[in-house]
Amino acid sequence: MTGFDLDDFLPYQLAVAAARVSRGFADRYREEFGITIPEWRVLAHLSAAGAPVSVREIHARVDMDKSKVSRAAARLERAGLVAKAENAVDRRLVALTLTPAGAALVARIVPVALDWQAEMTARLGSAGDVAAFRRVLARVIEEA
Amino acid sequence: MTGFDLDDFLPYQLAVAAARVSRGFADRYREEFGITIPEWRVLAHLSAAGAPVSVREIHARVDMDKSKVSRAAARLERAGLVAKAENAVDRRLVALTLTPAGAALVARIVPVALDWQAEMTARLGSAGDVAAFRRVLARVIEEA
DNA sequence: GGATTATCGTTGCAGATGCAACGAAGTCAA
DNA sequence: TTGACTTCGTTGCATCTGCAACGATAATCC
Repeated sequence: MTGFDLDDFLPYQLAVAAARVSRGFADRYREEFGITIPEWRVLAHLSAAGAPVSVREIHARVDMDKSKVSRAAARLERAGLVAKAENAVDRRLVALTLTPAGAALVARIVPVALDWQAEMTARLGSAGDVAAFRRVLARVIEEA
Repeated sequence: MTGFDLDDFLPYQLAVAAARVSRGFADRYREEFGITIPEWRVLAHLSAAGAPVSVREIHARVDMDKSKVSRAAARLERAGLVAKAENAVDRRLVALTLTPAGAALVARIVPVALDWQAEMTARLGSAGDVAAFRRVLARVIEEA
């Protein structure tokens, strides 16, 4: 009637695609590793940083509200995967690090995540299309 | 350290991109038209259908939980944008239709949405890349 | 026809989320 | 040093969300 089809509308497509993928991932992370996606983001960033990291830094780096980071970190600490210390130089800051258990968990998750990604991209189309997809996706993140 | 970078991880990229785009859209819809994204989805589908539609159908067609559809429809009815009637054949079903005010609102929103989409895709890369992007995105939605 | 089973839309509830406000700590200027 | 201002992380609060349960209606089977 109006000539408008939600299925061809980019924000809708993006939201649906992200929701489906996130759901699949969240289910797997929960069943297999007992963590949520926000927790996974914190773990991943802690692992990549390799050094103590503040809540603020994760918040800025990983697209999560600082309260979300704070709560995820609290859960991870309770689970013994992350250690919270005080930054000696600036006592407002928290110094988050992976515990050995946390590092071990990340080591278990990473290959699973990479496999999942590889298998997924293989199903999505030609290598060229997937490369273009990722280029544009990165652009969306920059520009939006 | 682990060689794992969240920024290159597809589910993360998708989630971030969708969140940013949705946020921008939600702000604009709220300020300019006074509706939320779930409400917009219901309106758009009602407009495309052109005939009375059940909650069940929107739920199946538009990737929303049926409770979400139900609540969005209730708000839209309160706002006078949607009419709820009983399906005469199957009295379990609700028959949702746009009121004239609802149709008028959709007519105002659609050009804005299409403009937004056009402007956005123009900024995202070459026409070829964008086409590939949308191909792959559609594939993600099918497969995931 | 009557009983069982399935489907529809709504609602209660528990959990997650974003925002704002707060106390604690730091910075800076006079 | 003191006082105003900023930044950090946590928490209270209102809202949104998904799931399960429910009453109402319909379909199916005997």
